[in-house]
Amino acid sequence: MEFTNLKGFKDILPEDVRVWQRLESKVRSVLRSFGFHEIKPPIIERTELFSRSIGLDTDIVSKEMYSIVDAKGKSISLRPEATASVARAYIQHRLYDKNPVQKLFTFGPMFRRERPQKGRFRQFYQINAEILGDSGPRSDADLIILATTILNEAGLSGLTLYLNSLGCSQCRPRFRQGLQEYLSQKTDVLCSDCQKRAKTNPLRVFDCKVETCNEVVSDAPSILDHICQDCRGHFDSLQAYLTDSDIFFVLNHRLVRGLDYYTRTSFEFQTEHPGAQNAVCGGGRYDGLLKLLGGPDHPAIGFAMGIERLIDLLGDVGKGESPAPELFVAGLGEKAEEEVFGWVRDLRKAGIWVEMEYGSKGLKAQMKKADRLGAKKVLMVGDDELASGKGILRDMETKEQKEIDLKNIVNELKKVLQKNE
RNA sequence: GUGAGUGUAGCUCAGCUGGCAGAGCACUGGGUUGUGGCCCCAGCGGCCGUGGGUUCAAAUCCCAUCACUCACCCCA
Repeated sequence: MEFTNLKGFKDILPEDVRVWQRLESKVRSVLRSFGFHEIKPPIIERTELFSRSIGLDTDIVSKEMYSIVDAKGKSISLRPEATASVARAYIQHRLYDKNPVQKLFTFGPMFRRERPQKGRFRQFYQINAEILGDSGPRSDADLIILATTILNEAGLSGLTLYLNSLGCSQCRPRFRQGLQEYLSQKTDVLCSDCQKRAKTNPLRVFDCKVETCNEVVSDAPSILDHICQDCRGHFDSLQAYLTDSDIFFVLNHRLVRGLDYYTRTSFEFQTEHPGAQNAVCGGGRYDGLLKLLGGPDHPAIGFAMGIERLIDLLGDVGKGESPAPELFVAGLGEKAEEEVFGWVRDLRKAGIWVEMEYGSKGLKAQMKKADRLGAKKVLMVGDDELASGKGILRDMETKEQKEIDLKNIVNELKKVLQKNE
């Protein structure tokens, strides 16, 4: 085959699209009830928007972006995530002037050049929800409740919510330095990746799954013991709201996540499914990002949810019946075929799903086609019927057939089909 | 970027101790001249991923290469 999709890029075929749409409409209705508004930023931005917000040392920026240099020498990139674009739009259009707290969501493809595997693609879809302009723990709680509600409505169960606080610009640097000092004593035990991390981004050593690093980390100081009073109070309140809302969570001081802009609250919904990519939804607070991008010093929090992973976990639960036409009109012979074409056209004007055969085929072949499409009824018309002025209407399920007047046939059919509903 | 596995009909796969390219499903036609599903019969459909090597002979053995899948890293 000469042309196939690129590695890591997938065709979403009609059968899958039905599953997607069902999910999407549920998600949208939950978002509506939480008062979130959709925003659709472009999928390409200046590379620097991403590198500055996500962080130069992150995997995403250092090796996973699809970047090109345009004709004028400017570097632009396909978005690897959505938050930076939403933040940019919030700043650029001064959305905070219209309403000090903006609750926005976006739905669309993201691009990361990684080696694909189960649950991981180079183009993948996310639902992103962001609350911009509020700093209190209630917005944290509300956002997490939103994510929980979406996952529940989608039909997912068995996910675990992991929760952590990464501290703020006051307390995090202090902890970071302490951790760095601790790690520097253990350099010889750490894996080569972590030796680098210990210098550039020590918190990410917590992420490492190499066993020796694990042991080092298990004795390392916990960030939750070192956050400042304000961060502590914020985190405690959040936990209280979640508990009060019957949302179960597990504290995980090793939950760091790969984006630099997170502050304070950090969370992730994980599945226990073996092998598969376990993060279905991840997010956190990013109080410093808007200012970093040249905007006002406003706090914000958001999450990203991976659609493919969600659908994969849903399995058959996400599937439904495929839709079927109300009627198939089978014409036999040149004259009847011409008539049928007009009837079908007029019935569709009335919003009725009708199917027909474009070519000239025998009745058997047309019946087979009607059956395959799942048509509920079939109207058969040939020379005899045209002569007598009576068509034959067959109910495909009961096999019952009756004559139907061809004079004013479109109205006759409308009556029959609408009565059926 | 690293490691492992798999490439045979549109799809799912068998064939792999070298010896004529196979099955089921799907598709087309017939059994039924104008009646679908079930059944029966027939047909269509293959550079056995690609290139090289070994051999009288390669889908089968060897080497290379590409593609896909899974896993690691990291993330949704």
